[in-house]
Amino acid sequence: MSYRTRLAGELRAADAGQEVTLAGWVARRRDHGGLVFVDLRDRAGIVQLVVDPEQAEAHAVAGELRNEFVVQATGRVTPRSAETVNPRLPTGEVEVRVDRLEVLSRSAVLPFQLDDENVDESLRLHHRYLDLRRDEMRRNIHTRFRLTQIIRRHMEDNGFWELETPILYKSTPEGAKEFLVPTSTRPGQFYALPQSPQTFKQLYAIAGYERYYQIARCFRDEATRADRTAEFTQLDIEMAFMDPEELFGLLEALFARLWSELLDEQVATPFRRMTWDEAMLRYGSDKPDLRFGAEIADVSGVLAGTEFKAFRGVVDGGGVVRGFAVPGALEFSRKDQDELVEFAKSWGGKGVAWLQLHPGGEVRSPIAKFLSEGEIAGILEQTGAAEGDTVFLVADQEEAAVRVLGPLRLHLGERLGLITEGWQFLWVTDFPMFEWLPDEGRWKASHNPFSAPAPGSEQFWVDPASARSYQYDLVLNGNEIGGGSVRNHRAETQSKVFELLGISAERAEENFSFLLRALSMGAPPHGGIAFGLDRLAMLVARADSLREVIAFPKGQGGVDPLTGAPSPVPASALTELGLRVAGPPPA
RNA sequence: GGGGGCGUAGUUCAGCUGGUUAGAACGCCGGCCUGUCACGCCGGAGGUCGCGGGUUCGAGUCCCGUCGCUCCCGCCA
Repeated sequence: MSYRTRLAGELRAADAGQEVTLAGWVARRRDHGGLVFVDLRDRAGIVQLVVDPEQAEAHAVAGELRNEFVVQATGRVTPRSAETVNPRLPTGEVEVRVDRLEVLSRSAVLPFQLDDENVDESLRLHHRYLDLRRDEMRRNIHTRFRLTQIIRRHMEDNGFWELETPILYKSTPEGAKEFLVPTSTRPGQFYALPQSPQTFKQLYAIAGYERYYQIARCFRDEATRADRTAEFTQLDIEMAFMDPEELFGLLEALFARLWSELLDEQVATPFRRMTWDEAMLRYGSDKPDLRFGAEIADVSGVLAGTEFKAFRGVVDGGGVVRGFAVPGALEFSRKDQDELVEFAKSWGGKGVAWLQLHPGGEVRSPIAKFLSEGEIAGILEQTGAAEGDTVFLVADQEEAAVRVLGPLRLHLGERLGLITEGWQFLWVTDFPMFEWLPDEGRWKASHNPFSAPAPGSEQFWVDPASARSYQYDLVLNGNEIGGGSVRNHRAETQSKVFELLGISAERAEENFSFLLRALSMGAPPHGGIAFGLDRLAMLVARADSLREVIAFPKGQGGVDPLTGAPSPVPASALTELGLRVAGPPPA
């Protein structure tokens, strides 16, 4: 005998007259002494139950009901009279006249009200089973389901197989901190949880599983952020005989499909593309937000011979003067300007200069008196400033200038309301292959050590600083939502990368011998990409935190607010693993 | 590892320059109510002001420390 014959939230005018049995939660009870109204909620929505005193037994039960009791009700679907129709409910044209009512489960008084939009997040997470009953969360989690469902269809439509990779991984002390997993089978030895299925997906490609994808759980033992969490999910893709153009096309079609089906919005394809160099020069970021202009221009040339010592000194010292124009900001107070200088300093800059272009062509600026008319005209021209704009300038060594200009551009974009609605997708390509770590005196792979050199950088070891990798990121509205690369498919190339990174032959052998061996036995050209699925879900659900689209998220410090994990374990468990806790126990 | 914000009833918050018995709304409990849908009306209970210390005649309020949550920087091959 099933608990229900219909879903409460599905009932419509056409169902009038039907005898139904419903089961769900009491969303609200309105007791009029005589009539009792109960809003019954199930996964489809809410319908109003009406319990008449003439149904004495049911009426007695109705009087006992409290919020979130689980009940079963039998009755007749009845059209509401014109005055009592509730246009705010999809079921509002009908109600169910109850003649049998049973409590299946009672509920304690709730720690927070489900219709309260503003409850402290840690309390919500502590009682996530309640929080998830809220419409907003149910919508978010359902959106996430639909997202993965569409992804799976699209990937399958394009000949990809959904394949699994191990969760107990080999520890490779590169990159982000890993979660370590001890094992009683081999005390003193450790697995790691995967930061990404990277090596195994390459092995699939090498094995001839030419089109792999996975909705893969990944782990990083790093601090939590609003858009970052210790345990996350990625859409992981790898292809043998991959042509990046084909991959781009496949993904652009996927995003067009997702946006059309989930948001009913059309996305223009193909997406824009930009090299990393251009992104850094024009937007001060490797993930430019293209929802507004304010492109950065280099005005060093204009100022090469300037009398203004602050700029001249920087340019003569090999630095740059760069800036951008934004509409408005003419009315910025002294305090506003000081705040911008502080903002720049917080990003390691020395300061910010500005020129306001007032109506009528008058230029107001604290530095105008140090600049020639020609220099000012040059700055306005290079930054494309128009009447009513303010130009912001930063003078510094190139790297430092970029580090300030990117955040400053975003800050002003938000502050001045320049950011437009819409979805700006962008492929960023040709990343630097290596990055010099001056403190450690070594090269670091700027993306991952498996990325192949870009065409033209095959001899990457000759000048590692200018070598470009065959890497691409997908950026959406200033968020990096995915990244990937063409991989090294020749063992010699891969070995040379390890060598340059200072990964000795022994360590490469120790950590990556399986990959190098695989590459030596008939590895096809291959490559792939991975997308942060949580972040995508967050964007599509228009949520402002990853935790709003993860059913059971971790909090700060990787703590599970619901179960309390991580937690100490009995000494006997440690002994079995050959472990001893040296530091003070975590609580 | 570093910096910022928050912590007062079950919840969300107010609480001024330190000054009687720490308030409101919602929730909860009791009563009344046959057309409500954020039902309404009447009554009631509910507080270690995160915790510890200090200053003061007097601390929710000021100071120091600490814990918890959160945001950001570092970090995120």
